[in-house]
Amino acid sequence: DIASKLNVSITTVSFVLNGKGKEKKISDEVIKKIQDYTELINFKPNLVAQSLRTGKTKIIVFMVEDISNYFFAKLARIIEDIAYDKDYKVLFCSNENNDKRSKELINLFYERQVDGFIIIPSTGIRKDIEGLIKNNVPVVLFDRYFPDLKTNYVIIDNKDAAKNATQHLIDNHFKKIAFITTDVQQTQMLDRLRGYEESVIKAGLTSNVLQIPFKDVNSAKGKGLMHSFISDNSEFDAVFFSTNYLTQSGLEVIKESNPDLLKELGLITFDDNELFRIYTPTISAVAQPLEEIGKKIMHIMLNLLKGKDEKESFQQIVLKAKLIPRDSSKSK
Amino acid sequence: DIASKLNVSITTVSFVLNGKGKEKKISDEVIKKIQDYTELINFKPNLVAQSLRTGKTKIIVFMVEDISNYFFAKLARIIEDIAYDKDYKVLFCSNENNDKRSKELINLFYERQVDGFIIIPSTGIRKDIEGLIKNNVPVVLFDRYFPDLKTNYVIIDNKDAAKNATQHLIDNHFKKIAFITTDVQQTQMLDRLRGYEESVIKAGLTSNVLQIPFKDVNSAKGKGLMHSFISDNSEFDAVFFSTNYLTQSGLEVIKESNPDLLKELGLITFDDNELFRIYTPTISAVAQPLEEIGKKIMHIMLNLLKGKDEKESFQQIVLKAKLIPRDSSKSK
DNA sequence: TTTATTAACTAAAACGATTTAGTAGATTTA
DNA sequence: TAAATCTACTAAATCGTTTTAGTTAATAAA
Repeated sequence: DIASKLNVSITTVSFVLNGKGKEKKISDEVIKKIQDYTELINFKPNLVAQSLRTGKTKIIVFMVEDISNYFFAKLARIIEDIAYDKDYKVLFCSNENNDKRSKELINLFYERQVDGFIIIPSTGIRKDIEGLIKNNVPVVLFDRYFPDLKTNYVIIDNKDAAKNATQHLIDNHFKKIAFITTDVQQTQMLDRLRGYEESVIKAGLTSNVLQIPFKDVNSAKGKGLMHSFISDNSEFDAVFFSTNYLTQSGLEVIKESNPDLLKELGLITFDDNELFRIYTPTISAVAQPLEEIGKKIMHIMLNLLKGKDEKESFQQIVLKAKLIPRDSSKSK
Repeated sequence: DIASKLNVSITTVSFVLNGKGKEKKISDEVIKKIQDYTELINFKPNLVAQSLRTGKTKIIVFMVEDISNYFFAKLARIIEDIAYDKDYKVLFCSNENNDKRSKELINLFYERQVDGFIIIPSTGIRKDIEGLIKNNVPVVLFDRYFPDLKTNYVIIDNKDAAKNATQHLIDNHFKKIAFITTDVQQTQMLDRLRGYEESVIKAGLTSNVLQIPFKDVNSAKGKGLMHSFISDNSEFDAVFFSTNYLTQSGLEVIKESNPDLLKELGLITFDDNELFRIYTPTISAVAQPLEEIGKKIMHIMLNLLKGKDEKESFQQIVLKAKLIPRDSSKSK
């Protein structure tokens, strides 16, 4: 527009700026003139207008339960770096594992024409995910999925991971192992539970499970439940937490009620945290392969964005988690 | 557009959908007709087009050093919640405290017409911030600022906080207190250093400072520096870490080289972490008032967005941090 | 009865790009 | 020498909204 003050048409300027000068047989002098001038005035195209015309925003949404959770934040960072490298920006948002909020967010970003969605789905948004896919919007789920929905997803083998972790405790001669989890009926949690149970039953031990209602997880009520569970069953010699925020409150509860227990108790948690390495005792954890997860997700996403539309074939990646044994799960 | 298939003009539809029906004297039946139809076909306006026309995107950028850092992630979450409440979305990004990346990000989002910027500035982007302000883009800095630049910012009184924390160690009879920090020449770090020094000198103690080059902070090199600093000066009876990622590696170093030291050493860190509460020993921390910071930032930002343009008056908020004394800083 | 006023709309410009379909003149081919 | 092809451009449509400046018909005022 302003650039057409050098007596060329808007069209010509657009061609040159999009590097189509040669292709469209614009003369070298005109190309040079335009390039020099736009550089001179430090011309920045209006990306909103560009998006309107092209339908592309170069934005990917990354929706998780809570962006301030260590696991999600780390992953966000990995995704962000890969995306920026490919000239995509990432919009992070937290859905609180809440259907209403998830739906709102999806709608909102859909209207805003974002190019793709990376989502940890809450239980009730199957329809919405389906809707996106039907509308040809690239979607990659992770951490959990809908077993009966054809989508791309990246998850870890939760059952296997939980099985191994439990087995590890058993190998270290723990006999009464508790499993503390939430009541959410999602694949990742159910699989972890199943893994624990399989190992425990195989070893001829009893299964001891506490399911904390999701809404109470971070409240006093949740801690209370844990407290009574642990003290009512003081014969436990090991605890396996199914997710990082439970570990958080679990450690707190133990610390408050019986600090010495920490030294004796066998302890493993799902999801690693840098601080576990330097905790006393150092805490054993099932570490999800964050880098790998991030890379896989973005690999799929970038392919979808390129429009390699073999729509029939959805990618469903299952990665292995890695048990990191530290002091907390050693035989005492 | 499609909605004009009910024999009304685009204009009319637009008016109705923007709630200006009454104002523009559109008859009730037409209003009803349009509303019913748009609801029926579940019409979603194209927000990109809307943005193009109005120049507003309803997006705020939140740029920090590293979104996966506990402090930033928590704050991000607070900001996100407030923003969504006011119908703004938040774009998070990490600048790695790197000028080049910061500039790229600012440019990119500026072109994308975001409505406002919340920024932790790296040292060399004074000009860019100034540019934004000149162009009437709402900007709020936080955590640090440029002393000679007229901007809105929200920071904490770092000097005061460091002074109190150091004093707290002194009150607990620690005599040789080390201060471990980075070499970045930014207000927040310099102020913390000054606070430490003031307290130490006032008490007639010596100042012992280790400045780790920013680029080595998370590498083996940084840990090596810390290791030699601590073991070469094994007479230290307390350490004050100037920021959370230093604490991270610092604890690791101590744990690796001399685990028993943890019990004897006085220890305070800048920036709290939920896990410190359940660490052994529980770690004393200078906690920044996250909620308050987030609220202040958004208060300023939302006012700027409303266009209450008293351009002359920049808001410069200094909040107090709170020392949370735990076991690690008790007299031994 | 003519002129203002108002109610109930609408045409068309604008936002800032991309892209299709030309066009005018120069060069090549038949 | 006329027709075909190519070079170097450009006009105008388009994306989906918002908004200004009308228009027409009905009602009120003179």
